[in-house]
Amino acid sequence: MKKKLSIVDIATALNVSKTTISFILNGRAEEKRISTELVKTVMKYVDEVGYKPNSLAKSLRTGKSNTIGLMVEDISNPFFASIARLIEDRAYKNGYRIIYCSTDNDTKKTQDLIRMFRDRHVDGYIISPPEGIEEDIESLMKDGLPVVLFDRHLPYVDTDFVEVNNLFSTYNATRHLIEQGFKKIAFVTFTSNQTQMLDRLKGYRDAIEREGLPVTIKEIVFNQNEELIMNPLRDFIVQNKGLDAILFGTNHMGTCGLRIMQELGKRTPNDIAVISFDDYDVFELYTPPITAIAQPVDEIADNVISVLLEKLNDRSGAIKPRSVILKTNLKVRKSSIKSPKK
Amino acid sequence: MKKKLSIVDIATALNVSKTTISFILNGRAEEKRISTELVKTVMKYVDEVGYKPNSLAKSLRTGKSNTIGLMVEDISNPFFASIARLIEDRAYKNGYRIIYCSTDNDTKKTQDLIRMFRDRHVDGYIISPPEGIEEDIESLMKDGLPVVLFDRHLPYVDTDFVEVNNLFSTYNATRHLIEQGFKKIAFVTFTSNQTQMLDRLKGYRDAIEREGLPVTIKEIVFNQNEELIMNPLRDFIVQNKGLDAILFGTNHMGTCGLRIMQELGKRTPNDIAVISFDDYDVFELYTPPITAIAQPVDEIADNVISVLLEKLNDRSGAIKPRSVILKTNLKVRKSSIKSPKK
DNA sequence: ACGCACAAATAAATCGGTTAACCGAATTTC
DNA sequence: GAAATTCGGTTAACCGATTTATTTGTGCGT
Repeated sequence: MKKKLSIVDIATALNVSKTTISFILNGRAEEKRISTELVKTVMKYVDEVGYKPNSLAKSLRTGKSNTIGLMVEDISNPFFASIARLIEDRAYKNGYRIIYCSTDNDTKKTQDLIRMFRDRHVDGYIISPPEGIEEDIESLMKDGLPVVLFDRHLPYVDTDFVEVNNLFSTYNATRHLIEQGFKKIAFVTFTSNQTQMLDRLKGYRDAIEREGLPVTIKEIVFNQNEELIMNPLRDFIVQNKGLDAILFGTNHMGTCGLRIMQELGKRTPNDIAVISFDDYDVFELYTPPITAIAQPVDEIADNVISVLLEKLNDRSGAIKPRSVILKTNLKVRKSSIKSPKK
Repeated sequence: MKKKLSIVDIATALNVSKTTISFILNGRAEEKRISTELVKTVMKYVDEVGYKPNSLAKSLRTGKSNTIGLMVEDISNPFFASIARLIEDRAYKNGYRIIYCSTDNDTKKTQDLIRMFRDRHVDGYIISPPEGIEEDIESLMKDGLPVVLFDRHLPYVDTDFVEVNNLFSTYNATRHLIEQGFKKIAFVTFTSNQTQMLDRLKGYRDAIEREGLPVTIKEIVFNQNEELIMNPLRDFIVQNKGLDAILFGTNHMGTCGLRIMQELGKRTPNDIAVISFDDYDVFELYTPPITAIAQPVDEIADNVISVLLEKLNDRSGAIKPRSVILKTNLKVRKSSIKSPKK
């Protein structure tokens, strides 16, 4: 087990002070008027022996860690997974590493994780925040740490965030269903007070009320155990005889919905039309393909990372928080198109 | 921005040496015979002011970081995402944090990431290794760092790994197709020399040859751009007229396959029967549902983390590397069941 | 020959912890 | 009664970097 070289090893080997080595390695040679000759010698040697500064020591001294903490709701959800992936890529290209974790929308766990991130001196935070985390976020901001929220925001915390126009998205999707001639349209979602979910709910409600149609909402408490989602959902569908169409509030909900429909032998769109928030493979490949409200994951990731980088590069902290609201794309597929025969 | 407290602040506030504080905080009070009284005072104060030791400084001194580096092929792939999620959970419960990243099966990127992990002094490595990474892994091991590979292994590197019985899995799946009466069965996969892919290929080939049926293999070079996967795949399916059934080597390949089938209007199983490696939502919800070789993700994650923890807790490094080979579960669904009418 | 500016490099402090070595008085051990 | 041990801690070195302050040597003008 060869031990790692330290800056002192380099210094003694070259018979130079470690200060000099440090200056050279940090590109401050000119500023510090170190002779070109010496710079060359040092660089050559460092390269030869493959010396890499110990980043822990570096971080300890400088207070920077070149690490970004990424907290998503659930990394195994394809929506979050793909965003995480894109953010990772962009961060990596900019010299930052990612430490990630899933919050499970659990306030306590999230607080715990924030503490751990602080502990690790991460330079910036990217979070899809659960409810009840306001104070913790504010505390981060008060300490001058850059925070970017995404997918949702905290209405009473003035920080940067990136999300989509949820209100219009479900409004628009609901209008689409109405225009297709569906009459009894339900909105099925998870019980949540998160901004994105409230907006999605409101968008649906507004569209329905505008036409004087019956508002039909089913809220299901989130649970890791999928049975506890499927059961109430099944009951709901079975009991609502006149149901025409369902708009699902998230991809997870939509997937469960499809499972139930299949189980009950209900066909879409003839028995019940379906639209789900978030697009992904399942919806595209389903028979018939499922209409979905596609979020621009690339754009979301791009915006999140560029807002964060901007804040990281601005030492003053004087930039005002920005809200980026992106557009979704309603991918109309067969599942929401009324067949003529009815 | 209140500055963080350091151990010195605590020490001076209580008029005690910082060493004492350190001993108490590390549970070595008894061993170091520190009076219960003082311990109480210190603990109370620490709790009151919410002091948290700087883990960077701690790591710098001790060489431990309580962090595990997790490198998966692609975190946006549901198979890897769910394993990552489970590993994260288990690690978290054992006091470890995860730094993760995607290798993209890119040797250079992976080397880079390993370097970064080393830099960060991660305590252990969990890797689904790309090809050509043997030396880097060996170098880690030589330096006494615990490494656990999963999903595949490196035949000439003697380290712990966790994977499934790939050979038998495709053999078994192919047998299933044969028993159903399919005659011209193709195996479609990514070009790769990774052990799991070679085994999957061999399992197929052995089953086919045993029956004297025609071996039909299509290898496609992996590419981020899905068009470059779809195109050769489409050509292959169009050109092989007599094709009865296809066994896809990975979930990604399988998904692309379904897309093509849909595009070409081919129905499964009547036109072409289908089985894919890896199970997930898409296969379960597809019409008709797709037979899949389900990997036991929970078990994989469990084994990976417990093997790693064991190595982390054993200072001697004397434990011999272990190979854990888990069983898959062939979930037989309609897509591979010969309809009687033919 | 004196003082000064500047080039080139270094010593020492620092970040926030851990830990081996030690200290002086009181108490045991043999 | 001398040596060893216990008690309740403290001192100071160290981990591997960065950074501030300081030193040394040289050329130059007068």
